[in-house]
Amino acid sequence: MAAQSAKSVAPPGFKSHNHKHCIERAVTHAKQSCQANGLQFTAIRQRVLEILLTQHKAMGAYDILDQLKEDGFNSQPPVAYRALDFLVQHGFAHKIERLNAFIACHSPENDHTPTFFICRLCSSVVETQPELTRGALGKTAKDVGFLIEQTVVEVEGVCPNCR
Amino acid sequence: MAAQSAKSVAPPGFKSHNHKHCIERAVTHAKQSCQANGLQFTAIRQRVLEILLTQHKAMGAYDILDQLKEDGFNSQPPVAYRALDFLVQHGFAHKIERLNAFIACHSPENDHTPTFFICRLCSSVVETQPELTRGALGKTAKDVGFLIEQTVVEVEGVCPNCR
DNA sequence: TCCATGACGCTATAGTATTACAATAGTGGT
DNA sequence: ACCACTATTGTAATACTATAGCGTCATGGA
Ligand SMILES: [Zn+2]
Ligand SMILES: [Zn+2]
Ligand SMILES: [Zn+2]
Ligand SMILES: [Zn+2]
Repeated sequence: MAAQSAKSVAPPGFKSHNHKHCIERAVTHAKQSCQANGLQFTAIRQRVLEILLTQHKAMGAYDILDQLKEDGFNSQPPVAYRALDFLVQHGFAHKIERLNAFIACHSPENDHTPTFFICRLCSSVVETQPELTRGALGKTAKDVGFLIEQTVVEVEGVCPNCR
Repeated sequence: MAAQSAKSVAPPGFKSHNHKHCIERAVTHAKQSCQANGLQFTAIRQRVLEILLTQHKAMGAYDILDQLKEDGFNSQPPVAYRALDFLVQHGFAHKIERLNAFIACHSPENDHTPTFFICRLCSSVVETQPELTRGALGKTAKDVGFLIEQTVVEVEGVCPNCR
């Protein structure tokens, strides 16, 4: 049993919050966004997003696969990877390269270039949008004539809760 | 056979340069640095660094392994990974997370937090040290109380030579 | 109806990385 | 020179991450 509290899951800014809202908000947004853009928010894709949303941590594709299996879904690798590709492609999730893992986007409403803060101890991941990235890196890029298409910015360390 | 020109290999700043100097400089530095710090710059480690230095591109561990095999070295995965771990650990090389690949450090003399510019078309990789990283990210980190230990900053796009 | 597209089921395989343990080589103190 | 200690290497096995390929089905437009 062990009914799980709906509150207190740490991040957004490493602060406790009502996480149920997080989930509902993200799922609702994804649904509407897909509708508006003629994309198919299928059962598998929704379930994968929900799985990602259960925690503010990055999950490996095979963790997701395990969860899908428990939920009675098909569970060959392509199932997870295809759904993840879709979610990442359309901005509902991100890949954390450092961890070879995936995380739900924390503010999918905005077009953004995310920066991730990863806690080495509790594995929580916080997504931020410091306009620094486009600003600071943009300047360097302009100097050498580099055309930026995508950035990976991942900071590893210790979060405030673990210090 | 096939004497290869010592010049013109693109990067440092995506500019043509005498690449032979690149290699010699890096190897010499690594040797001296290890000597000074009581580290063993063994044959395998040197060879792996040299292999990485042949191009300003990131190489996969198994590419390196193939090269080692041709050179008559042992070629099981741990051979490459151990050498790479050593080189990365001591700042002679870096891992490009986005590519699951490794590249020789371009300025191992300085203590640094590198940023990589990766060209999608020619695969060349340029390492820069914009103090932006520590500056911009540092500010965000301070705001939320995050202790930065390591950063991954990788920019993907099109380099000036490919535009 | 015919066709093109996109999603999914399923199998196999490719690519990346680590564990584990034995053997060997380098280091420093006696 | 000898020993004890540590670091490095040899080797096999395995774990983890990701993609290719192809057949099926549903949808939607020509
Ligand atoms: Zn939440
Ligand atoms: Zn996001
Ligand atoms: Zn060079
Ligand atoms: Zn470097």
